[in-house]
Amino acid sequence: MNMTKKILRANDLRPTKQRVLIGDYLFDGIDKHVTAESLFKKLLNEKRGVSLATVYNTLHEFCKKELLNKITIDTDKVYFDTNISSHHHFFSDKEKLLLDIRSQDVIISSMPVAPKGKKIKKVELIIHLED
Amino acid sequence: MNMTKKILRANDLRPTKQRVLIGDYLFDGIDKHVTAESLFKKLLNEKRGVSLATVYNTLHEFCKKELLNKITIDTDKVYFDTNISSHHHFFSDKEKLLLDIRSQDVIISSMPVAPKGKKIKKVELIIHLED
DNA sequence: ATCTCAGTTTAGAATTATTCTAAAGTATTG
DNA sequence: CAATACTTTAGAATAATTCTAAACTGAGAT
Ligand SMILES: [Mn+2]
Ligand SMILES: [Mn+2]
Ligand SMILES: [Zn+2]
Ligand SMILES: [Zn+2]
Repeated sequence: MNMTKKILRANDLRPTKQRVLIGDYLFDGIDKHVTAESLFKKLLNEKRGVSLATVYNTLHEFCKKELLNKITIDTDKVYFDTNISSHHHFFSDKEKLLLDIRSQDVIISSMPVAPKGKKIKKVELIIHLED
Repeated sequence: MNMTKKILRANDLRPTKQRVLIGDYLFDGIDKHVTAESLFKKLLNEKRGVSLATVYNTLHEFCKKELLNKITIDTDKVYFDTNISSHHHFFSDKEKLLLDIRSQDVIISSMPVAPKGKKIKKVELIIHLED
């Protein structure tokens, strides 16, 4: 059976045509950073179209199931990362380009304790680049 | 002379009523994280109003002059930080609350080199919180 | 003080990523 | 197949921000 279908079933998501198409692209083993818009455009080329609403729905569902990581780095576009292992990013504000930093290249040797009543959910290091 | 006026003149910004009003609030020595909307509402209480467009204009000008730091942490609101010394943040996604981390509480002991042709402009560490 | 003009403010329109709505379509189960 | 819960979708709505262009104002020159 198609790998994407297995992933979907394992996560209680019905393997619809649209989800399989999106999953086949996102879970092909190649790390990607996509936006709703970039993914939507990519899928327009495919035989079967997927509506923009479905692209948004699916990205959010995949995030909820932790099949993707959401990266909020830019105020007017959300990025979704297919690399769900812990790693950090370079971001070029001018080109709006997001690049992975290999996890061994960053060492955070001291971390603050969370404020009372809160837990640390995620640590996001963003290195903003310029020319 | 009013302190804000001095700051404005030193940065080639005409000390207009609106800028002085905004500056008096932002540069009173108390560290603040504001959004355009929160600042706009705060100023409505004052004797003299400032338009929302001017709030945006002024925040951006102050950023350009490095009197403020822009923090892009949430996709639907930009935060401006009056604490322009190097420091990091906690962010509670649920309450959209931004908290300073004392700079001595984070030690980044290893940093990657910037991609060819790029320089590091800013290092932003965001610790996302949950309950 | 008045003049002049570049710099500034402003209301309202435009933009744009995202979310919402509700109607039509589909996968799954019995 | 039939029933139903889940899913997709077009298009409308939302909301932060930016843009436009007209009115206003601060500051230097006269
Ligand atoms: Mn926007
Ligand atoms: Mn938005
Ligand atoms: Zn990544
Ligand atoms: Zn701060």
